[in-house]
Amino acid sequence: MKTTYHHGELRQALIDAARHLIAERQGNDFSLSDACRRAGVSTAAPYRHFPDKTAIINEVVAQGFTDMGNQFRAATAAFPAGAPDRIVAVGQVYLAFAIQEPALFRMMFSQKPNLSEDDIVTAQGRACFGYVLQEVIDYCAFHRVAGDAMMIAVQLWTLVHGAASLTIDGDYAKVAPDLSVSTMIQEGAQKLLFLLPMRG
Amino acid sequence: MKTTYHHGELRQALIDAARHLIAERQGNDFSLSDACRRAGVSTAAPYRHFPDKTAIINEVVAQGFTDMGNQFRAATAAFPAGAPDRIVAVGQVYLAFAIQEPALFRMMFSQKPNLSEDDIVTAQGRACFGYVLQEVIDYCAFHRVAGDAMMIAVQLWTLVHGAASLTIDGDYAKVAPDLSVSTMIQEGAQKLLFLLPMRG
DNA sequence: TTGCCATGTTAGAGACACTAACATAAGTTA
DNA sequence: TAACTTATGTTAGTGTCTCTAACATGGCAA
Repeated sequence: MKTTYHHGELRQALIDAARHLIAERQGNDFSLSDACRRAGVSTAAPYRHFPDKTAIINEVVAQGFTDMGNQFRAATAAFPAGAPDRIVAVGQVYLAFAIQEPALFRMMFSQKPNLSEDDIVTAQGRACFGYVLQEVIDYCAFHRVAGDAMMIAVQLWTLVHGAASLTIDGDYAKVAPDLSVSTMIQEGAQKLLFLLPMRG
Repeated sequence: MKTTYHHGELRQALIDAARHLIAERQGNDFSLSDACRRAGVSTAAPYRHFPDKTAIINEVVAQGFTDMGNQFRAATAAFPAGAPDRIVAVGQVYLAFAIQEPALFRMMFSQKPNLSEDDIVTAQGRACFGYVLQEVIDYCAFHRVAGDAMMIAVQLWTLVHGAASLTIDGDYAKVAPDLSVSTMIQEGAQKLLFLLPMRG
């Protein structure tokens, strides 16, 4: 129904187009004009719905965090509270998300200064980490693991985030092309969770 | 000597200006026009020395890897081969480098597709990781640590890289503002190196 | 029906990367 | 020294981008 003067769903259409273009153009910044072409409107139309391009990116990023959180929930649902499989599942989702939508993943974390001021984005990001933290707290409680759960959660997040970044940016490929990233994470996480004894 | 028609040192002057602007403008892409203004030449002048803007970025990134490698060497020089302090020092340099020049750090690892095809950049990056790997190999040999040195090296790199990224992008600040990043890394690295016994 | 206002449009400003054509300076050779 | 060549600068201009201003359209309410 493009015959009408008014689009009707332009706001969401632009967000969708932006997300599509972000995925398509990888790291290279997408162009708002392209999104307009995709949505079939003029390049001035977005400014009736968003103050500027950054606001659209914020929407896409916030939606990304929502999706990631939902995937966390879906992936952990099968396991009982406190099970180590839940933590593994969260890590796998994190990595898979980065691989599937690398450019979006980068935008979600590698924020420009202006982006970080968006309250919704911040809240969504916090919620995601809160989910990880709760899993680790549960795990530590059930298994009487020594150490600060918060500290362990941050370490796991850091390891998985580093792995996701280095994977999608092709840095492992340059330096250790035969590396199995998921094995590396798995083994590293076990050590961070005190699951491997000191063997040295 | 700006009175002459020919600049004389324009190539290096542009690289320096680019590095300065990358640092100044943080994540936001710097403008080649700005670099020209800084160097006191017209916007067409760079194209006598570089095919395009990406080529200048490549030079800056390669120089960044060289600097990082030199800092590795300087920071480890005080400790004997195989000492754990050497590994700690490398990690500290990595993190400090990211904090000091966050935008450059991002460009060094978070490469655009075209960037990764530059042979010099790839070689410099490989050399940097090679340095880390050698330290871990030495350490494992001296301390008879169980496990694949390559795997441990990758895990340490991943942890420190994740910490550097999450620090400079302000993600820790949003979620765990009181976190001491260096303590977190230190403790995590000990676990990855089998230096902490299983306590659970 | 009439008027309002949300949401489109076209036209254009100002910035950017990059190109084409021209200008100058600095060697190089006769 | 004079003339030719080449390296390295210039100005002018193209096409693209974000965003703004002024105008157009059409749905909705009084």
